[in-house]
Amino acid sequence: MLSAHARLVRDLDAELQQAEGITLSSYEVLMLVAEAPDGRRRISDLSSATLLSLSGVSRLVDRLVREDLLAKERCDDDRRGWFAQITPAGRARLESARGVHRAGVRRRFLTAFSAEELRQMDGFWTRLEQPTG
Amino acid sequence: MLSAHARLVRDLDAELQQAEGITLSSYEVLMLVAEAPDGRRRISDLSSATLLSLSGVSRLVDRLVREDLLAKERCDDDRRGWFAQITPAGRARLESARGVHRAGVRRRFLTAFSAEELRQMDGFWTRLEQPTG
DNA sequence: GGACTTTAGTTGACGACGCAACGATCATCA
DNA sequence: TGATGATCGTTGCGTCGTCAACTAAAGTCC
Repeated sequence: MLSAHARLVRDLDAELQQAEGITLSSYEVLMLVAEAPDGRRRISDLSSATLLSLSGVSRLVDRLVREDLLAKERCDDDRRGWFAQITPAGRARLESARGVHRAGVRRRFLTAFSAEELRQMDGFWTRLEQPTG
Repeated sequence: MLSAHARLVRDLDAELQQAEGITLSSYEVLMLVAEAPDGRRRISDLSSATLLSLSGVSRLVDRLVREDLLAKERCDDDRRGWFAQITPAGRARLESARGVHRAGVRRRFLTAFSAEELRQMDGFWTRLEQPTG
């Protein structure tokens, strides 16, 4: 039951890791940054947009900076803050990772389920997200 | 989409951790051991029954032994092997953890979805489990 | 302006896990 | 029987993540 999803996530992650050398977390952060205006986003903002803690994002961004996929820029109007800024290398990596990821998702879902079923699953997931106290 | 499940697992895990001091992995292993004949199961067997590597299970079992929830027994007919054996304390902990876990699952699923929807979800999960190459 | 609280991000200590290498045991087969 | 190869479990090392403690910078209220 729950393990199906654990397996799914693990497999998608392994696939990305193998093909592109980045984890699902890295992929998610890169995507969030790339999609943001000016291709940059605050660290704390990334933390609330993901399931990672602030310190987790901090370290993850540092790793991505070390790989030259992101850069850090001081925030002008809030000198405590930092932007994570996508680099050209980051965009390139994201682009090819996106291909791998989408192929994986497509293979697992689009070929196995009908459009109607996918709509249903999506609805279930959305309802699951509502907190229940 | 995927994050709904990540959040779900994380929350269930946190709930168990908070209430019973054991993780979802520990819970799963305790359950597998408790359900097995004679309340014991081989380490490698646990590894194939879960998503954990053999080394992961080895360490996890060691932790549970340290907490007196499991015991290790040499295997008679295969002297490389070990059984993880559930202890009375292990059964007790499992019993109360089961309550917490089931309440969590019930709250998130049974109250939010109809029986028919639960049947559908179960079908989706089962189909997701089929490897797709 | 100055005290107090809140927020952003970093860092140290730690836990959980995987991989690779290892010793020990078992299985196979000449 | 003895060599060869697979399997069981452990362990060293690296990675990724959390929590708690910390610094620096805002924000708030007198």
